[in-house]
Amino acid sequence: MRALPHPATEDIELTEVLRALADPVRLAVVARLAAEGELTCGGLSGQVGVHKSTASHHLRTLREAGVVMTRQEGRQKFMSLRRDDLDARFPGLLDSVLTAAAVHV
Amino acid sequence: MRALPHPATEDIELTEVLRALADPVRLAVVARLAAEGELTCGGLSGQVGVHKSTASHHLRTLREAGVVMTRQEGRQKFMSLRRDDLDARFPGLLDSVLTAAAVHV
DNA sequence: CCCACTGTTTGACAACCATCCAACTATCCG
DNA sequence: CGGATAGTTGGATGGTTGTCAAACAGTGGG
Repeated sequence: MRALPHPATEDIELTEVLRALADPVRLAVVARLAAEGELTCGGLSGQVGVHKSTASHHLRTLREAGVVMTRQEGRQKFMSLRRDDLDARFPGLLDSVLTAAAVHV
Repeated sequence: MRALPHPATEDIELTEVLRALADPVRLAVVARLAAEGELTCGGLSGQVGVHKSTASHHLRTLREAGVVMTRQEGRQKFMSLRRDDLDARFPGLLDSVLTAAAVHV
């Protein structure tokens, strides 16, 4: 397996993060990750109701923006939020988005 | 003059706000509004360095997302942030974005 | 009333994006 | 090895977006 590219913490761009979060599907993904810790691509595809390739595309967007990280285990890839990295770089941002998403979705 | 459409506070959508902020030009506009209080369309066009019609388009996007409000005075239109409305609906969101934008731009 | 000024609207254009399907890669299990 | 499972990639498509330029519309001053 080749390593998937994750941006370093100091390379996470604010506009990229905002753009990654500014999509209903991806916002739902992030909210679910915040609630459940880790999820696989296939799990998301089923829960969110999109084709698996679409789910893969969204996860790629989130990963390249620095919002999630990927851990491979066998043939599954577990996604999780980069909470500490995001908090370190943009304090309070993820929390306020998650709070807003929890209330208003 | 006809009134420009502003969404009610309770109609402001999270994804719309995030999408409005997920553009470098609009993020710069919001940061400048936070620093200077009020600005006109023409003022922004000059400061941000885009055509006036482009500035008008971005301000429209921000207005329709509920991020800014417009006050007409003579032939000028003064834009300002809807801080209270945004804080009421999405607590902490605007502040964290502004802090992040101030540090990382 | 005409002109200068401030924004908006429209058209055009290139770039991007979300989505699906199909084919492919990679991994695990008999 | 062969079959099943998990994701990725490429193509196709329809829709959205950011930008400029040019034309339009509303407002105030002489």
